[in-house]
Amino acid sequence: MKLSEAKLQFIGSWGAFGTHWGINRTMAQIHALLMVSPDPLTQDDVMEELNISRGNVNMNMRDLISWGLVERVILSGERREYFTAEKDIWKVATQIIRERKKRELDPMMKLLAQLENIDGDKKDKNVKQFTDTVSGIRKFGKQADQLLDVMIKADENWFLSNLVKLFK
Amino acid sequence: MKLSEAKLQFIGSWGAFGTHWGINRTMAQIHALLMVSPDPLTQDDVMEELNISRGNVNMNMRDLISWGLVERVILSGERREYFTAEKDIWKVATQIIRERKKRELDPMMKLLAQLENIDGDKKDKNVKQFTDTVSGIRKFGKQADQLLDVMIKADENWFLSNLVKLFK
DNA sequence: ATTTATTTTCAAAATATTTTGAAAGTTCAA
DNA sequence: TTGAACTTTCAAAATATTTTGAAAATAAAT
Repeated sequence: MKLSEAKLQFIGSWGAFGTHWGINRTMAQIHALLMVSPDPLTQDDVMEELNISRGNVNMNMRDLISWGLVERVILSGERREYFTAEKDIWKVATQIIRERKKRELDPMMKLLAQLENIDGDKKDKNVKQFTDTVSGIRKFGKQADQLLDVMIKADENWFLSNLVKLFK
Repeated sequence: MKLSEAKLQFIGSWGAFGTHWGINRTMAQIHALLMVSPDPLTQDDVMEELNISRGNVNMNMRDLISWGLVERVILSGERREYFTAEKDIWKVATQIIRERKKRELDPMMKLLAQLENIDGDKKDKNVKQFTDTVSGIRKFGKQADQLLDVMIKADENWFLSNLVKLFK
């Protein structure tokens, strides 16, 4: 397979993959393109490679930056801004975990904490099922939270070698 | 807080949460409602509680069933079908992992395997960056795959107690 | 067999999200 | 300053997704 063809396939399916993860297609495609590009790209490069408008590139690039997955780069002597993506997939993954934890898990846990104490007869099966469900999710969420914290702080080798030891 | 109010909040935020995970809002809301309902519900019950149409309930319920999160229940002597959700959150989580792995991770890994061998000079930095990125993702994906397999097969206590040992 | 209760389907309508592109904003060199 | 190069914004248009509801299908009761 030729590079150009492989690249297209990679970008396309990374984009499709992204939609399953709450990331929009274009954002994931830009990310994919930057990950396989050895050198930083300009907005115009991205526009041309992906056939999308300037505004679209600009907005999604900004999102990628806010996710900590892409950085602006100033090449000396160049007027234009360049963009580059983190290429170490472990760092990419931990960064995504970090952000999603902050944006989704933490707020959900906070809400659940409030929902655990409700008025009413603890013997009423409706009340009981509700509190059981909420506290079950909270307990699970706390464990997940801890595991994710460890992952975020760990470095890849330490983490994986420990897992292998544990699960073999 | 009253049960009815807490229930509404829970359903609402579980729905919002779902959208971040590639699940549509209504599907997540129906799931939430069934998780906090001690007894099975009919489609009409769900229509009424969530104020959504019959078709909508029917389609999303079918999706939930295909995800293995909801089951049809026949109550003896009753004509109508009832629906009930798995309430053990560990089972819910492993079931979701199982399905997402099958629907998303496995196909992605399959594609990446095909993209790893591309024609062209291995010394070309474009070629090199592409293959490095793809193989990095594959390696990471394989590890994730193994971890998820262990989780799916493990029971909660075994898994969590091992993790605690490992990370404390 | 016919009626009645219930479930399923799916085209059209409603809603939500994404994308465009041109205008406004910014930065920097001359 | 001025103006050219470049970036950002955002309302409107395009697309995609979700929801509705009534008709068709199915299943059970009479």
